[in-house]
Order: sequence, then structure tokens, then C-alpha cells
Amino acid sequence: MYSARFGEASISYHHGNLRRTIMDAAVDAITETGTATWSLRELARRAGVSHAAPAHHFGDKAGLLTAIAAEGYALFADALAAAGDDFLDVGVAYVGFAVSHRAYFEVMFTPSLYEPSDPEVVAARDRAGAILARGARTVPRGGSQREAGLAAWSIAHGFASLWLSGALPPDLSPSPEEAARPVLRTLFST
Amino acid sequence: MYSARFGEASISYHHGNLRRTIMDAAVDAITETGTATWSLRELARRAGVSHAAPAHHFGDKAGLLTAIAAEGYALFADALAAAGDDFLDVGVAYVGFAVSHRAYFEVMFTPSLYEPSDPEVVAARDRAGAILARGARTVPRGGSQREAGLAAWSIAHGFASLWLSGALPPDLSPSPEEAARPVLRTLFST
DNA sequence: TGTACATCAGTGAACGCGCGTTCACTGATGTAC
DNA sequence: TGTACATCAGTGAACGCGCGTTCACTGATGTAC
Repeated sequence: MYSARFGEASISYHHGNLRRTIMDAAVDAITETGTATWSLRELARRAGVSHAAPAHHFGDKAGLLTAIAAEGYALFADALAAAGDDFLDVGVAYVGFAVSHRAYFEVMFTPSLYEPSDPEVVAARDRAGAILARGARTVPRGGSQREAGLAAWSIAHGFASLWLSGALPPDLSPSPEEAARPVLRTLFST
Repeated sequence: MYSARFGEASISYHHGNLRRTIMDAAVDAITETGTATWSLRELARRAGVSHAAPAHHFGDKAGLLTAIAAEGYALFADALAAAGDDFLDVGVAYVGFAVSHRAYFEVMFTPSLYEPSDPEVVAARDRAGAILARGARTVPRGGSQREAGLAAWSIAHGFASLWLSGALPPDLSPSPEEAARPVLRTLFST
């Protein structure tokens, strides 16, 4: 935006990037107070546009949350892929993503909020699932590969969820990744 | 209630058991549509009382959810205690409780919904935590006892959360307990 | 056993508020010629 | 380079609705005497 480039308040009638701005406002609102306690009108207020503007891009709340879920799964798959092939690293990245992107994470795993069969959501979610399954191959197993994969997923997801809900003891490492690593390592306790 | 004993609709001015009835209506509503999509007025409608009645007992939504969390943790502790001392059984009971009492479970682990420092909540939660920690002593450990305990908690909580969110593959056993057991057993894969 | 009274659970009308949705509009942008 | 026109993103007033809260009230119950 020309005006933005000079640090002025935007005076353009057309925002130019409203879709992105609304999504960011939604993520901020969800991070602050959860998935339920905001309205489209509040997001419009945060974004500095008229209250009817968000509907232009997303239709309704479910449409907006579907876009957030799709973007969240894509970011999630990127984060897991960047961690490598070893489950310890992938699991730590799983926890790290959940904590650093808690709004995306909470939306992603609350499919009643959005349209989980949306093609973009399905594609990104499948990509993340494949990376996770690949990492789980490094977990030693008593039973089947599938059970080892579910165990790896469960322990990473469980640690992340407990961390986000504030249920874990307060004297753990303040870094969720550091705190998670020795816990995840228990799966390898041969 | 005299009238209820004869199967008639209650015609008493005083309900007699409204606190219990409102809590049950809230649990039903949460089970059906989640923790956010209902109002006190809707619960009053479900319970067949005037819309101002719930406030008499709970003050507001947070007060009602605090009562639900406290009751939920008490039921949870009972369920874990009944499972015995072995982590496999306690973990399976953990998953079973989450699925059969999903409304309670979701409220309990979303402390932003209620008053987590409420004395009744704290007492019941501590009781559940102690039973879980006792069960975790049977988990073989490479690292510390504490890490083994967190791993046990994480894997049970993660499996339960993934089951509730519908994220797990559809061809698992339809019984969450049966599906969970071999996954939890991975922690023992020496 | 009967009467009077205090208590309090539940009622229902009223209020102001923020919500989603609709719709005729405004004005910026891109394209055809 | 200039003009005309189509497109469409965003506006803002208006609507009806369900919400939480308040408050004077009703009527059932329990207790004192």
C-alpha cells in the first residue's frame, strides 16, 4: 500500500489485503480468548474495516475458520518436515508448533468449528500426517508399526494439549521443546 | 417429588432439584454442540424453568462450569481409582472416561472456562493426579520417574484427545478402550 | 393441631446490547478502444 | 495518451433476534409458638 509504505494510516477505500488482515485478527483473538469468544464484527473492528466486510471474503465464521485450519495444517506440515526424520525431533517440533501457534492448533483439532472435508484442509492435513508417520518409523515397537505410530502421535499430542491447558506442573522447563524431549524419549526406553 | 413419582409433569412451584437438572442440561448441551454454543437461557428452556432461574444457583456461566469441572474431576478420580494400580488399566480408564464423559472432560481441560482455583476443583483434581501418578510407577523408565509419569499422562491424554476430535483413522476398533490398550502398551515395549 | 411468620426458590416483564444479515450505495481499479 | 465502462471490494444504515441482567412479585416450605 502506498500510504502504508509511508507509515500513514491507510486511507484507501479498497483495503487491498483484507483477507489476510481478517485472518490475522482472528488468530490474535483466538490466541487471546479462545475459539468462541469473538464475533465477525469484533474482527472487523480490530481490522479497522466496516462490520460487513469480513462476510465478503469468508461468508461466515465457519468459512473463516476453515481458511485458518487449512493454513494451520500447511504451516504445521512445514514445521514437521523441517524437523527431519527422527521421531524425537518431529515430536518436539509438534509440541513447539502447538505452543507457538496455539490458535491454529486449537482450531485444527476442533473440526466442529469448520469444514473438515474442505479440499485445502484435507491436502494439508494428509501432508502433515505422512510426515508424522514417517517420523514414527524410528520408534521401537513391541506391537505393530501402526500402534507405534499412534503412540508417537498420542504422546506428542498429549504433551502439547496438557501444556496448552496449563495442566502440567509449573516447575517444568519454561521451554516446551526442552520439557517435551525427555518425555518423548520415554518411548525409546528399551 | 410427589408428582414425579406418579409420572406426571411436575406442577410444583419449587422445582426441588433444579441445580442438578441445570447441570445435566449443560452436560447434554456441551455433549451435543460443545462448550460454547449454548446460553443460560437455553439451559433454562431445556430444564423447563424460567430463564432467570439458573442464575439463582450458579450466578453465571463460569459458576456453572466450575461446578461441572469439580464434579467431573471427582467422577474422573473415581473412574481411575476403580481401574487399579497398573498403568495400562489406569490409562485405558482415562481414555474410557474421556469418551464416555466427553462434556466433563472438555470442560475440565479448558480451565479458561471456569475458576480452576475453586477449592472443590483443586481437591478433586489433586486426587485424580495422585491416582494417575501411582499408576505411572509401573511404567518402565529410561529417565526419571517424573518423566515416565508425564509420558504416561501424555500418551493417555493424547489418545483420548485425538479420539474425541475425530482425528484417528476410522478403521480402529469402535471401542476406545480396546483401541487404546495396544497403543498404551507401546510404553512398555522393552 | 392450628396459626403466623420468615425464608427463599422460582417467575415473568422489562431493559439495553451486540450480534448476523441484508441491501442500496460508493469509489477504486482494470481493461477496451 | 485519454475516455468510457465494467467489475467488485468495502460502506453504512436498518432489521429482527437472543442474550444477560435486573427487580418487584408469587407461592411453597419450614419453624416458632
